[in-house]
Amino acid sequence: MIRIYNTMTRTKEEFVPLAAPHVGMYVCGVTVYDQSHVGHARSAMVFDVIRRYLTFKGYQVTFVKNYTDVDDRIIKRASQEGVTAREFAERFIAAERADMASLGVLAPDVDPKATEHVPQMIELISRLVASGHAYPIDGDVYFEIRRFPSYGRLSGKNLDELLAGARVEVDERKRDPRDFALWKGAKPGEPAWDSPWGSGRPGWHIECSAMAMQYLGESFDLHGGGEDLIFPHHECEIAQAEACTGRPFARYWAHNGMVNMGKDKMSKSLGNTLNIREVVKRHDPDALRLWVLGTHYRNMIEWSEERVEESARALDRFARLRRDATAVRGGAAAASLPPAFAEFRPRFARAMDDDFNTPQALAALFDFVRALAEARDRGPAVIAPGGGFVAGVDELVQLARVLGLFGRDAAAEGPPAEVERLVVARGEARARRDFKRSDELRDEIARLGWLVEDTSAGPRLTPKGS
RNA sequence: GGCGGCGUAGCCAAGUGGCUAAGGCGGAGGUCUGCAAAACCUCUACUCCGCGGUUCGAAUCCGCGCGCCGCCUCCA
Repeated sequence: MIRIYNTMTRTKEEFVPLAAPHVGMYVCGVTVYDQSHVGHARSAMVFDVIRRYLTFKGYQVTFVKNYTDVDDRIIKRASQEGVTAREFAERFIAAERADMASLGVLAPDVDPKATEHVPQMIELISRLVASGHAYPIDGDVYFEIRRFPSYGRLSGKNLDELLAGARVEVDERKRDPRDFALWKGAKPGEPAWDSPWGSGRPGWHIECSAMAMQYLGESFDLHGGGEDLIFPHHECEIAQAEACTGRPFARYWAHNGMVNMGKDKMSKSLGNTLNIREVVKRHDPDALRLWVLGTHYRNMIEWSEERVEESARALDRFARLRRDATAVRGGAAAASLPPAFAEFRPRFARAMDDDFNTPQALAALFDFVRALAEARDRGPAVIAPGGGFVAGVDELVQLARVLGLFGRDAAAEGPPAEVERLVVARGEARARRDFKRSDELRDEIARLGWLVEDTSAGPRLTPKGS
């Protein structure tokens, strides 16, 4: 049984899908007007892991993550560059896809764009106007929050306090300052679509209600996003959708914590972002992922180059095991998992079942690593092809993959012939105890990117940086 | 001002009423090695921001205080 912390109720609840084994999952993607940063990376990895774990548990997950590709900033920046909003947005959609792939984040089943769902949004808005939840003024359409009594429930806000929030510019035409735009009348030169209220474009929140319902139905299981989206974005999504259908929208709401730069949240508006593209140049994506998963997804995490490097070191212990397993794998039929290694899968699952407690799941994996290394050092019987060691490593890797680790196949390609030649030469030097020559050769091999280590079974070659 | 969250070893971070307070990184010692590297073994919080309280029993619940963060505006 999986328990998920539901932002709506502020408690951990048993996860019961509407129509098991199917699970409909929607996560708010990015507004594509800039490069994706580490904060986006965290959110993406967190929900990637949730999706993978649900799949691991046997659910058939339909995972939808949108692109919001029409928005004030997109329009503004596109016009500054003299390109169309569409061209501008497409560029960053492509960049985002590349970033996600580089992080080992699985592609969504559907990744709809707002601009391709305007008719659905217009349909929604029309129904809201018809039912009296929304009202048009001068080509704009606003949602009237007083007509939706539970507005504020998700974010725990009460409407009176919201009114005091004078940081919002008051638009005199609105019936209530807290009402939000569903549709914005077109200004000259802006992308626009025809609608019953004249030419215009959708407001910020409506696209997610429309696309979620389009692909997952009026009610679906899990809705995710960064905790900074709880208000107003998700609050508004709920209002629009539920006012329209009269049915509950998402059943569970999951929100990831922010990434901070020093004490401040990393955000585009503060200008303290670190782009994924930059980070991936310096760090192994798996190290980044291990760093992210080392903290529970709902807690804040502070960016730290050093901590990512630490994660990379921890990863070496997995990598060594995998290479050792590859080395002894042989053609023998895989042995079944020895009882000594059987405890880790249940431990892993127990941790993940409890609101996706990845730090605890990782602790189980590291204990597994220790148990495997110990067995390996204990002797040939375990390591022999068909012995339990290989089966254990396979099990470990399987579990790690549920966290999205080791997605790339690291079945190391052999070293180049030149390196092989040097290793042989070094072995000869060592045999005649010419250690000076031997060390020179090791340095030479290192310059070619390989690490030689002497073991009882002979020299072991490892590509550097893997 | 309102709402929400956090404060656990040198650093990071689980645990949220009761066996010896996970795990990672770092550090110390040991085994192995020509030297290394890697790996393995042992050790590294009598204590969980402070002060009160509830309880047979609290890091875990309650109150107050201190420090920090997020949301209330675009934001993952």
